[in-house]
Amino acid sequence: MRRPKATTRTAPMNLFADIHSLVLQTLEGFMQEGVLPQGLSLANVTVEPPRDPAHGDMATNAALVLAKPAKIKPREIAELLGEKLTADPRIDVADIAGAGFLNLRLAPAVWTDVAKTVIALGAAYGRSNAGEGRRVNIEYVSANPTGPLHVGHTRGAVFGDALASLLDYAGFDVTREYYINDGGAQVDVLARSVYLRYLEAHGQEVAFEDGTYPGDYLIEVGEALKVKVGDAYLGKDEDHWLEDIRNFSTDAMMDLIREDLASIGVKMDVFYSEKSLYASGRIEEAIADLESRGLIYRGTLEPPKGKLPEDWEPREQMLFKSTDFGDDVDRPVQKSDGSWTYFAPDIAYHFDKVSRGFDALIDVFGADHGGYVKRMKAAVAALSDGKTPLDIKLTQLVKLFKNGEPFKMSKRAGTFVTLRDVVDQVGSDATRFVMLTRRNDAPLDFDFDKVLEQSKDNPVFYVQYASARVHSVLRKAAEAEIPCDNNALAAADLSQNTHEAELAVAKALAEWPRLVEIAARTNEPHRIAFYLYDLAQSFHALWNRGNDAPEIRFLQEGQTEASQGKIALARAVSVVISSGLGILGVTPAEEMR
RNA sequence: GCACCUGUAGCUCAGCUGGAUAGAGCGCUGCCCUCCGAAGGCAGAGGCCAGAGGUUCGAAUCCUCUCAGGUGCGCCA
Repeated sequence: MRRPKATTRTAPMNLFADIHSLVLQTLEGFMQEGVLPQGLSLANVTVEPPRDPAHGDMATNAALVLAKPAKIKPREIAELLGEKLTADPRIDVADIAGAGFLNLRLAPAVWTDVAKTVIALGAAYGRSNAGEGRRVNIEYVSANPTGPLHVGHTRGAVFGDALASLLDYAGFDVTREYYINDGGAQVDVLARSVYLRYLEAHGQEVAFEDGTYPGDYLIEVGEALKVKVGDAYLGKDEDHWLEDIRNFSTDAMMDLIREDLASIGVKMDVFYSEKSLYASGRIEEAIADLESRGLIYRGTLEPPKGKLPEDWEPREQMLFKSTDFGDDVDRPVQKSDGSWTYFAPDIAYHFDKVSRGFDALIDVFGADHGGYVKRMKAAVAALSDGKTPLDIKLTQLVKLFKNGEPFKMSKRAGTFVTLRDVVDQVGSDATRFVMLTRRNDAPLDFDFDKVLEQSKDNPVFYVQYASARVHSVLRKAAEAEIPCDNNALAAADLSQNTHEAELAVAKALAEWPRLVEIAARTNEPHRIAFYLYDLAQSFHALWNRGNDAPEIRFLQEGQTEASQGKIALARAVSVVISSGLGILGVTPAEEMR
């Protein structure tokens, strides 16, 4: 993804981008004036919050980056730059530190005005056009249509959905897509399992052998089938019913899955059927495309080293030359009997996505599919001439706990924990938030009890509580007849919000647009969750300080205007929390119960 | 055997296209609150960023190797 062009910004929205832009303009001016040599690359010049707030509000590495190519001592550049920058009304002080860092201290009004901007822009504050309307397809969940979604799918669903919202917020045109694996042997197994349930519905005794799905969720499907076809399939062999029952049960499973997804607030734009690829000739088309590029050949693969499967024997297959694109070995697209491998429809599906004109593709897989990353990237690189980037995000395992004890589930007994189990117990909001408080590629501990705990230990509660506190202030302000609509607050005088704790909140608010861009650039929605926790922390700290320092309380008794200035800051916090939670798919709380 | 992911405080984890003295929560220690805007607050201790080399003004971050854990490795999807 390209970096947003800070210089094209007009509204005073992303403070860091604004100052970054100011620094770049100043440096370009130096180049024109001959103070610096022409043609220096400014690409690595950054403006960031320093790790230690004592160093100032923002720091730029410009002098360090440019010293070598310009052949000028870093401190010399820093001095010139600092001098020029302090001429800007927004910048109070520029200090040179260390080897040549330039620490900037901004005028207090710049900070206190942030809340004003937030309120004026409302939900638009932090929205970015970094994506420039580029079309991104994000495929996630894509669970086999053979049963309800389980916890692992839940993480993928929540992650993919939040990522989609994040990219939308960052100015991409996002399509949310689910790939239905309805073309393979597993849906035949499903059909046979449903047939058994159908026999059961007719009062027959049946045995679920290995290789069938014994889950109870198929009972009603069998009964529904009985209602639909009566006794038409009784005593008939597979040829008579397999296709019909396969379609019937896949539809039933997809209905189930859609309901599961809805229960956690996930709504797909497109459900794409694997089976349709077979019917439409899309597979042949995709393979022919690769063939025309000289990437398909017949050959025999070496056996995997180290661990030789017992029944290994060399076989000639149709192979895709994925090693040309960084894969470890070439991959078979046809089995030795000439039928397609699972990889072939996958290629065709991605071929289809590329030909639908997306500018970028994202796949969200479970970590157990990590082995397919290289071949999928190879296929997309080949099919798109390297023009369509494919990012594959893997979501790691979810480990369940109850009261701090591992919550065991037995796959053998068929009692896996479903998405519904989780949502019924803790609700959609808590599930989503907790699952997003970890990087996607790190394993996640999910404790049913801690998720619902009402304390500071629980980030869900902590963020929601901040939001609730703001609304509590607004309710009390209404009782005191202080005008608190957005117009009144945006017009309020915020210049008195200069207490350390107030400035800390304002600075946290100022970071929001920058954080959105970083999160979108890296495809990492968890950054939003961590940010919201930090923002809530600064807000709670301010609230707590109000205990000892009545002058920074949000409601100043008998002083309407002073109160409005304080309330504006609080209101801005809730605006950003709402935006952030909106990306995560969590409803902000107006009160705690 | 090979590939991918992970390794940061006692525990669970953040850490920005490489930036300054590496952060948070829990736990621990001490103080405060128990009339209040307190389903608590403030402060403190705690680190060889798995290890070893390299790149550079500068590395938890990039490269190479080693170690440990996880995942996967043709005729399953």
